[in-house]
Amino acid sequence: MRVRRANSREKILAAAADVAREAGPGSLSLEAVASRAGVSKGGLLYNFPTKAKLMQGLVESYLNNFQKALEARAAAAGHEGVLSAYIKLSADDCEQPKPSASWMFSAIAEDPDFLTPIKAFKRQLFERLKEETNDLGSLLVCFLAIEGMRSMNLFDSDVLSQGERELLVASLLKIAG
Amino acid sequence: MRVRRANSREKILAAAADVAREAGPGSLSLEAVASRAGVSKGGLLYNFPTKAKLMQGLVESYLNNFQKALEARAAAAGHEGVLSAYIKLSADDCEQPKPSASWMFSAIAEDPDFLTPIKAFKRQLFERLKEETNDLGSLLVCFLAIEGMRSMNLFDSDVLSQGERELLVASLLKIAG
DNA sequence: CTTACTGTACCGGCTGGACGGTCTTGTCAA
DNA sequence: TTGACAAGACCGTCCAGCCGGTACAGTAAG
Repeated sequence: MRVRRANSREKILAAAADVAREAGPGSLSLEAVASRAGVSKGGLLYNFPTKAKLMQGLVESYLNNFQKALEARAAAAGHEGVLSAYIKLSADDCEQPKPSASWMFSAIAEDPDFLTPIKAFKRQLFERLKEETNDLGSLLVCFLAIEGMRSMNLFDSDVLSQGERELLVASLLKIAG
Repeated sequence: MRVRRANSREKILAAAADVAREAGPGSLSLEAVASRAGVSKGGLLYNFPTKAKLMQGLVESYLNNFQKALEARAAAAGHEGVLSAYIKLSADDCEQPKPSASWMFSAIAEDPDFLTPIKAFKRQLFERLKEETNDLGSLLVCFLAIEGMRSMNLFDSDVLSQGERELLVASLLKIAG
């Protein structure tokens, strides 16, 4: 699959995420994305023949980035375990006040099934973490607390202060051992 | 605010929640809700002059129910503290495989600001819990883990098994003291 | 070199359908 | 009779997807 001229795919995916984040998930129209990406509607539909394909692309790209980031962290401090890497990665991800994944809401509105790969990924991650630990209770608490942190960030819910978030991460790392 | 004939408001709100849950958050149109509620579009728009008002009604009703349920639980076993009540209530809420609050995604798509009252409510609840406890770290872990559980339920993510959920709740109750 | 042809990448006007909201016309209790 | 309330046809808008173009790179025959 050679690429002759420019490839707008990445540009379009980034633009879609930007539009959803800045204009709200309800404003994620093809025209808005195309305009943001500096591409015409026709060009957009050339790269993603359907809106569903665009959503799918967003999910895949999100999952790839996450996987890569997690692997990098786990490799960097390998002896500490994947759970710690996951905690730290999530903590960093949640530093941004505006969630980078608002497009998820658009995807759900379009069709809840778009999130299936994400669910599968999470299940897989959870299984991997289960193999690593011997205290299932602690793992559950940590895993769900991270989930809660990510969810709050996604919903742009600033219930926790900076200090509280740091304390939370510290507590989780302690529980994780 | 007297009601002369039938009270369609409750019926409409329930219908809206049903439609969002069963047909997906993207299918929450006025026509669908009206038809589901056994009411005409005119009747629907008489009760909720605008779609925004309908969303607002959904949020308010959700918050009212939650508040009442929490108060009831807290009163029933008063000495155990509000946090335990919150944990148990959330655990029960998350028993249903299909989330009862899928309409939230529609609300976000419509306008993210619709969730403002929910955020305020959560902040308020968190403050209340802070006053009750002396170990902020444990509270944070519990609070976020519940948030994670609720989020997973909302996204219809069945990562945890029944047994794991029970173990999680037990662990949280232990942490809560 | 030139001409003719092919496939890739992109453009933007158009349309058909869905949806929110309005308006007119009932209907029934008081 | 009146007025709270319901019905559903109708209108304007928005948007996904379609389609007929344009531009350009490569190729290959003459």
